[in-house]
Amino acid sequence: MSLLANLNPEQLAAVTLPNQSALILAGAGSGKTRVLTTRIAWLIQTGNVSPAGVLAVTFTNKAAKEMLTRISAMLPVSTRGMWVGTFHGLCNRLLRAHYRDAGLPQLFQILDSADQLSLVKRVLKSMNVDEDRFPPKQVQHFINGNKEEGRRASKADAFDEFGRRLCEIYAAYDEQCQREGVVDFAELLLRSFELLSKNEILREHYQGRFRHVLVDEFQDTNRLQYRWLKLLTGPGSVIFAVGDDDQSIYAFRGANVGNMADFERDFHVDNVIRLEQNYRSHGNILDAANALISNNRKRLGKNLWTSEGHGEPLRIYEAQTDGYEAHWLAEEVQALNRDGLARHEIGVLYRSNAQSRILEHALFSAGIPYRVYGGLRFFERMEIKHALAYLRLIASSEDDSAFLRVVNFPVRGIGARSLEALQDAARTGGTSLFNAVPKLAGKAGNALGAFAALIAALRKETEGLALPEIVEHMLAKSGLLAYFQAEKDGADRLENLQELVNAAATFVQEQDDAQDLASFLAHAALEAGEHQAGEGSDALQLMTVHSAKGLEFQAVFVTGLEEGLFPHEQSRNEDDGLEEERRLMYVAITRARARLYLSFSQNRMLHGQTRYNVASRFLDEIPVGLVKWLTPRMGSMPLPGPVLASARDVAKPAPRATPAGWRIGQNVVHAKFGQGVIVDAEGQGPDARLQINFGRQGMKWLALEYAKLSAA
DNA sequence: TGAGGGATGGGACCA
DNA sequence: CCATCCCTCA
Repeated sequence: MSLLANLNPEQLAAVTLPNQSALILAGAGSGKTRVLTTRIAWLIQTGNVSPAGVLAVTFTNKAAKEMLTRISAMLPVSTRGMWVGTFHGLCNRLLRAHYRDAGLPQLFQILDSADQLSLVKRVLKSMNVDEDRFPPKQVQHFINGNKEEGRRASKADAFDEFGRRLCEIYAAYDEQCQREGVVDFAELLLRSFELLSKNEILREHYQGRFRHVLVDEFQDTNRLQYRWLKLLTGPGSVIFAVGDDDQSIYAFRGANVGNMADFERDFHVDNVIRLEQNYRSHGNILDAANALISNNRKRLGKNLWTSEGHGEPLRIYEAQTDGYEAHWLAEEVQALNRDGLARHEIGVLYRSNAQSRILEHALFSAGIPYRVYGGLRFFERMEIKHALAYLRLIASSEDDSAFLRVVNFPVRGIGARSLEALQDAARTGGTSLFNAVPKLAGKAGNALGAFAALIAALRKETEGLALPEIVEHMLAKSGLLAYFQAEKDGADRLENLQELVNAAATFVQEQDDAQDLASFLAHAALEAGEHQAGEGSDALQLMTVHSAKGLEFQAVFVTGLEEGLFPHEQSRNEDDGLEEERRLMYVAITRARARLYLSFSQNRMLHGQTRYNVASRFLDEIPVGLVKWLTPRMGSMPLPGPVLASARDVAKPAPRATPAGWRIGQNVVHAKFGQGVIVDAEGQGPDARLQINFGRQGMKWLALEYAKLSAA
């Protein structure tokens, strides 16, 4: 059968597994997506299951889309009826179909995290809560954290006064959501979980329907998602979970690797299949990754290998400053280009977004086109958010969030006082802001009345229009277009608004069922769109290690490999923080096909001051036989020659008085703490003390008189 | 209401 | 250093 051609024995075993729940430990580059999609195609082709009996769930829209594309390429039958999507997308589908049973209005709106935060702020204000004691971000985190553990406000932990207050806020927030008919991301999950657990008929219906549940990136699931999956899987159904515990890098957002072990137990998985043959990277790169990750204690265990050759050694570069590092990188990229490697085949990775600035500076100076991942996505842009708010108001009068966003944008002379009066009226009347407008009289009432009339007119005028026309009409009548036309730098925003009309047109074309406004709004919330246009151009790819997960490049630069940066400073205080950082490094290394550069810098400008760092421990964890130093090994750099143009690089950190024989930035060795860098100094003579960054041992103040220090 | 000053804080991500 | 927020003042 052609479907199974060219699968290796483990892949074949996974794809053709008999009807039983299974855990597939799929290493980086081991053909995970291929196994997942071929499994589905095989099940259908062999008559094991009909398309309607398949539920496949991923975390990102990109992954879901890719799965669908691959499946349809393999199968002649239509993929309609198959449920393939993200957790949130599928929950949305479930809740739209059973909105009444779920206790939601038919046209419920979805809040993204920015919407959610502003709703939290509004609730805090209405409860007269001190925002210094209860920072909105923290409250939001509390609410989401509890929802992801399946806990409602009445069940959330409240050990003290503070916790009880948080629970009250949580409860008030949920009430307000219910009043407005809005649902946040965590709520999508929790609400559909509750729907299925309370409603036996529905549960049994879906359990009977989905015979095969397949999960991608299983190591990233949180507790609630795991329980959701269990709930959907009936006695006659099985779960095919694919994941890699070594690539679990999202504990900070609630991912629970422990789900893999729980899954083995709960579903009586007796044969874990390991996909360890790697089709991406050269041997040296895999050996480095294997050696690094073997330093983690909590692992299910796995070793990547390739049938291809060792390839080149990994290249390590030590720079004096972040500026030199960036400059070296730019030159190296140009050299690779000259050797025929396209820019989009090169990935530049860093631990935190702040690092991109200096890299961009150097690339810009060198005239190298680049593309930075991350940042604002299409549906998150201010002008788009405003446009969507108008659409939301057209769809629903209950949506206070949308109301507040645009009631005075473009400005209509509706200030804080009028809104306060309106909010009072709404509260006493138990209605939404929009519906409270008629209760207000006087000057404020007039301005607000005009706004309400505008919305009412928009509703009437757009009735029966096609989606793109609704959007177009709203843009013109709301005053948004005029506003940005008058704006000096409004050209980009106007372009985006036009793009919104196109997005609506595309949406209508792609959907074969729901084409109404509500489903378009749900689409906008669930799929925020691309970060940046310019897909086609040949540009260097800059991104954080996190966003590089799942991607691969011919050549990869991992930059800023310094203690305190990667591994990150904060990871020391976290449970298992260091192991997660190491997995992150593992992800970074395994992105490279042929060439891998690892670079670090002795000095780095961070938060406005120069920091002196030692090389990341992760460099030590890579066997020396696999690497080649492009600079003299560790710390013995000659003083900088005439190198770089950037003013920031030329400016040396302010010299500080140091005890004779020592200087800031000097590498030293201590008998107990090992290698370190002098960061600061105080006192002279017998009182002299030095502050030294010993990397993994931490930052220490040592009295020169007692400490046994020697120059490195 | 919006421009501009001053304080503040700063990890990573997707839906 | 730089972005963001909040507050003040014209």
